[in-house]
Amino acid sequence: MATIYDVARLAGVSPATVSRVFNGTTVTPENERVVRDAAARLEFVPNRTARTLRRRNSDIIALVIPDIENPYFTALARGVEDEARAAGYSVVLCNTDGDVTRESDYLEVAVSEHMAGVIIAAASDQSDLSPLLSRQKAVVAVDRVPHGAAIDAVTIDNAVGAELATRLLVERGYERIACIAGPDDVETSVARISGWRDALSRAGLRADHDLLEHADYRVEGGSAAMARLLGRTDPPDAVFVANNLMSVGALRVLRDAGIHPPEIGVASFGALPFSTSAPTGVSMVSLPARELGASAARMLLARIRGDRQAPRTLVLEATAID
Amino acid sequence: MATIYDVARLAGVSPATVSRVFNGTTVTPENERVVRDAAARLEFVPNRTARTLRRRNSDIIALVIPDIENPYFTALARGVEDEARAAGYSVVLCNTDGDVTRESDYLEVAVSEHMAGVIIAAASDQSDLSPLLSRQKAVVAVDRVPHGAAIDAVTIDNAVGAELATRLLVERGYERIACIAGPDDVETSVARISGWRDALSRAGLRADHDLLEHADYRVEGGSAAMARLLGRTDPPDAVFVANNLMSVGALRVLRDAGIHPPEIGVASFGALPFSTSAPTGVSMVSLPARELGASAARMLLARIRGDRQAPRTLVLEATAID
DNA sequence: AGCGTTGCAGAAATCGATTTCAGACGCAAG
DNA sequence: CTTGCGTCTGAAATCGATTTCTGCAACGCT
Repeated sequence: MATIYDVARLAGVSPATVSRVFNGTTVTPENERVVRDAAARLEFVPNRTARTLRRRNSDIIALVIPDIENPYFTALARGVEDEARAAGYSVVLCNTDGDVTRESDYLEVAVSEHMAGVIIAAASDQSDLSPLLSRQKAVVAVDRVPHGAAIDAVTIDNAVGAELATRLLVERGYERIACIAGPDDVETSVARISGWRDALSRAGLRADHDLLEHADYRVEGGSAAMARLLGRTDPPDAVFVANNLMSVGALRVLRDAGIHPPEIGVASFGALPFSTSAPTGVSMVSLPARELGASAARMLLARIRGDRQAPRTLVLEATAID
Repeated sequence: MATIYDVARLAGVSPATVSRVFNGTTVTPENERVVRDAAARLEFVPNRTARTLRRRNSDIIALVIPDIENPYFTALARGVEDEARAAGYSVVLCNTDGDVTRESDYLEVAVSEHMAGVIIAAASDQSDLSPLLSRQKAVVAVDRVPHGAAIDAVTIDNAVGAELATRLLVERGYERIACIAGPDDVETSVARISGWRDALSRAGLRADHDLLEHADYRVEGGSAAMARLLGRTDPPDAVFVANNLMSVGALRVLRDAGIHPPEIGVASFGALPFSTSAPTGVSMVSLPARELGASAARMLLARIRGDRQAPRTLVLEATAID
């Protein structure tokens, strides 16, 4: 692999001049030509490792997400990518699988590779961002903000969205509306539960203790929770499911049990991914995943460019799909 | 950020000794203790950039895929991750969006960051892997092999899988079986078309010219192609759709047209993602995406460890789902 | 006692770029 | 003709780790 020294020798100039050519500093047109010719002839590609070591920062942004198989996060990733690439940064995705250990491994990589910044959808409330913060790395939390972290964030109004979804069920006349929620150590899950509670109490309905099921934001978790609800002596007549994948699981269980949607009410927080058959009777609130990613990327880029404002939080709204 | 020199000074040893402690070379127990104490007190994290520069390789593997929103690729990514992480490597995902320019940007990053290796599902047949090959970087192609590349590969037997899927339709008695294929500059697409042709000719059926539609392996492409087929004066009575996302699109168009599956035969190459309602009459062949990724990772790891065999290709089979 | 191992530690070179600093040169003004 | 300023260049220091090479000390063996 050709280095800047090889190019310099072939071009008959010093390595400094070669560096300057590739960094836009002033160089004689003649020298510029000679250097570019030499570089082309040697198929020279600058060594980013050396550059990063010297400059103490790279032009790579890490996007850390908890579940790469969730279309919500992949849509979010597209949003991040579009903005970041337009600004000349490369984005690499790191999948933590909801595991705090994996997550901190990736954060350490981001720090020790001197990446330009990190956008993170935290694995849990307990996620520890201190390795980033103590080194003043640019960070933006997206979708979820770890407990007590004073950083830029872009989130969804979970309580309002959940209330909206639940209200859709109320309006259709359902009265015993259950909730399949996420893990209880995840901030978003707590907010969605309270949205569900609010909708019920405003409608004068009871949020019975046994109407709440916790699961893991995954398909299988949704299935299991739905099965438990159906197994109750007094099953619900409708269910608010707090994320898209669990809705898929719940609907599968209902299908297998021969119960089809208008018969039981189903509302999903987040649109069903890749749905092909009209899920009649399934209400949905749709989340601006891509916009979430794009906004986060814009905030991060501002920080990278030196923005020193106090941390801001941007809250986007979920919207009902009819 | 503390460096090895800071640690050395605090511990009263030379930087070389500190380095040795973190690299398992022999050091006095006493020195080891002193160094670890100092490192802990300073929250020392080794600078990977410097290490990579010196060692000329890192322990990061790049996985380059064309469409992060396709569940097939995300499942594949999980397979790669599981194997790679077990071997102590970190995996970063790069999404090319099927764009050869983006792809080569990412390949250049992989090279100039001295990553340990690259697993790539090429954006097209024309993808140029020479930046990797000319620098002897470990590479494994997965799902698709760019034209003429003599490298390790893990693929699916596309022709056999397509034939299998089409045969499922033949067995159900359909006779005018159309094909919604992928882009014609993608190797996998060509093979799937020929599988479709084979199945038809073995069944004594005609593969009429106007039964073949090309699309882009995306949901919208599938919709458009299905719409075109329905618009024909002599529409097909069944359709073989050459990838999962296009199947979703095709099924949506059918649903909107009020035509439900057993009425028209539908076979999908690749299981429908997140399907919730029994797609009655939809035949599917399922692809071992995760296994594909895992195998690719194993081959790559072998190369990274110095395996010098001639390039091998591993072909996995698609299986019918009933 | 003398000699060859062996084990460990430190000095210094190295990886490949960027950047500071100082010098060379050209040109205009005095 | 000299001074002064601005532009461009190259030498050398630098980023932070790894690794080679050398030296020293301890130990075993004949």
